[in-house]
Amino acid sequence: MSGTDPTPKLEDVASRAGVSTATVSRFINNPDVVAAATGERIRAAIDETGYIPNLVAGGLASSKSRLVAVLIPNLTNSIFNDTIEAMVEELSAGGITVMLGLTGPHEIQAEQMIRAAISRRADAIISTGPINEPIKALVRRSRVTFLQVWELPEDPVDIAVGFSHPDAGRDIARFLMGRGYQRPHLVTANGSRARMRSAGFKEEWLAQGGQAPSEGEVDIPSRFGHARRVFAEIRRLEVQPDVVVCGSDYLAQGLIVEAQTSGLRVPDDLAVVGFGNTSVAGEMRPTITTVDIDGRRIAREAIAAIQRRTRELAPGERRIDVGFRLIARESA
Amino acid sequence: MSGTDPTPKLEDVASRAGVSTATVSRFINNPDVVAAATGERIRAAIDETGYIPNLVAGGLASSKSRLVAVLIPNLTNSIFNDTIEAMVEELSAGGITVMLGLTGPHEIQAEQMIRAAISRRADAIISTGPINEPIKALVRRSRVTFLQVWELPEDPVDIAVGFSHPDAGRDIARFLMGRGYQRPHLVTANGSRARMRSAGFKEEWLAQGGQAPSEGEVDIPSRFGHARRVFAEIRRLEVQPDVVVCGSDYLAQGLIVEAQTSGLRVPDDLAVVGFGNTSVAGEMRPTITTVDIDGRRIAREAIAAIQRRTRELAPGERRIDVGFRLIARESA
DNA sequence: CTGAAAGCGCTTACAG
DNA sequence: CTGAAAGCGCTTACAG
Repeated sequence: MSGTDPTPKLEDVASRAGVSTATVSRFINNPDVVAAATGERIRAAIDETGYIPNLVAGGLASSKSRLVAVLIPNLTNSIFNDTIEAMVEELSAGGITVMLGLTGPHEIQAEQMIRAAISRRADAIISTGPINEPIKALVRRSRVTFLQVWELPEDPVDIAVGFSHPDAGRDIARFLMGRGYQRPHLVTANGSRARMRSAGFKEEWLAQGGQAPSEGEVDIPSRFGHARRVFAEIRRLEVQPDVVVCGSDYLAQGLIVEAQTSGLRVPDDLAVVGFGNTSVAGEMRPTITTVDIDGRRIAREAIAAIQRRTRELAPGERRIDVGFRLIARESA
Repeated sequence: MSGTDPTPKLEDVASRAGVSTATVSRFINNPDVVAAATGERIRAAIDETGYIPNLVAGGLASSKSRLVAVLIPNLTNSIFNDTIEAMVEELSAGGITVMLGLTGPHEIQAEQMIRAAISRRADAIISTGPINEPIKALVRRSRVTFLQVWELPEDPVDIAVGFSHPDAGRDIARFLMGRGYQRPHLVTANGSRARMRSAGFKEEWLAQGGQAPSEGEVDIPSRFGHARRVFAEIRRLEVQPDVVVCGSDYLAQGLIVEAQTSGLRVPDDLAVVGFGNTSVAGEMRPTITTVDIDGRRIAREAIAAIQRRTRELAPGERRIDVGFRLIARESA
């Protein structure tokens, strides 16, 4: 191993093992098809040369990239982080490279990121954000496997793995009504999913005979830092709410801090509901009542769907509903 | 544009524009070198065919991947998230694809991720975690540009962009002593950088005539959720500290919540210092005294260093110190 | 179970 | 400013 050796290639391994490059390639990608003794010699040659396969060349030849693009709005304060983390872990464990695209809160960079993924001939694109028409057209034209995750549109561009946001909103409404709350305040982020949840909430709340809730808006994503302004706005309301429904556990946490700082007790003076069941929800004082989304399950279903495509198996459902689960804790 | 067209190739664009593939390639990668009129025809042909370059083929031919691997321990509760977000944004803006590797808290997957990056012939690997000997050897052998970020070892594997953790610890010690605190409690995560900061803190604290601080340990990363146990341990101490020094703003935030829940006032009864100046530090009640690291600057310096390599410019420093800044807020 | 050879879709000296 | 052609490092029918 002299310091100036060029990077070893398949050919170097092959000649060292006394076989053709085809056989080495087979051994690497499909060891069973190679005779055991030959395989041993190849393994030794790989170790001796320190060979690391060139997946760029391999990808070009096989037209399989083993690359999956994951598109997320942002890394900080993101309610998807558990899902993303699970996704990246499971993909990596399967030998798949994850290409990360940050699309910005309103998906500004989404199209550029999708083009980049297509340029690299990604096996699939997993998107956590909403999709507009130009993007749909681009995706369809490229025929890339496209996963919309964390939502469940009527007619997915390709495949969707998620849950019904309106239903989640309705569940929260029923839960709060069941607990006897009467004056909810809805804090809705300016994104389509948050709006769907709020719409579901209101529909159910009114259907159950509740008074119309008061409402506030925040910029997406629903962050801890929004709490000061939101709480100040709530205090100025004519009718003080008895519970605040938030778009994330982070905002809920912030409101708890604000309420307590003002001398209010949570939940007695003001209750708070979060969303996402991020780790902080179970760790805050008081612990936060929230809606749990099984991020690992979303990750697994997404990966299974991708593999059905890659391995040309029978297609599964186009809409995979992983559901959600309301977790009652101390804050409401 | 009939629905069954195969994906257009460079050749399709070339024949449509009446030029060779070489000229189209030049136009795409280096437009200035192509005559304006020819360029116009090529642009039109690209639009008409909906051509998206195949970067896999391009990368193989040019042996430039325009791919950078970013290795981080975890996505949630990560103090690096601002740095990573900045890094991904700036790299993407420069047309570079980011490959994301999750290495786990103790860098368990780091070697596998580095192999994956080398397999894709990444132009550079940016690592936010500590590096062991096998990894050093692997990196050196592959001759990939390797950036260690958020730390500043004496002898970097290749290039380091970060700051001195011992110095940061010393600064915190001086600051707290200046404010008149007398009984600090150090909560150190079981990672090398946290230990360096704590060592720096203790050295300076003792040098300034302080009594030996009490200490606790947490699993890396320093998370919000550690606060309950840490606070309980503090309460059992013979000598109650007057300030707790944490490895992250998240843990500091958790301790504030715990202290307040126990009826202690922060900072009067117990002060708290965080680390990282994540967004929550300025938004918490009370706001958190912490150490700011300029994540964007780290990102910019890292990218500049990569480009010096890629474009074969004169090499810059091997150790780039971006410093840090203690921010005094309400919590200490 | 293995090899010879074509081909994946680009880039880039080289020549003009 | 542009083209013909070799080559990047693999994979994979095809044949044996």
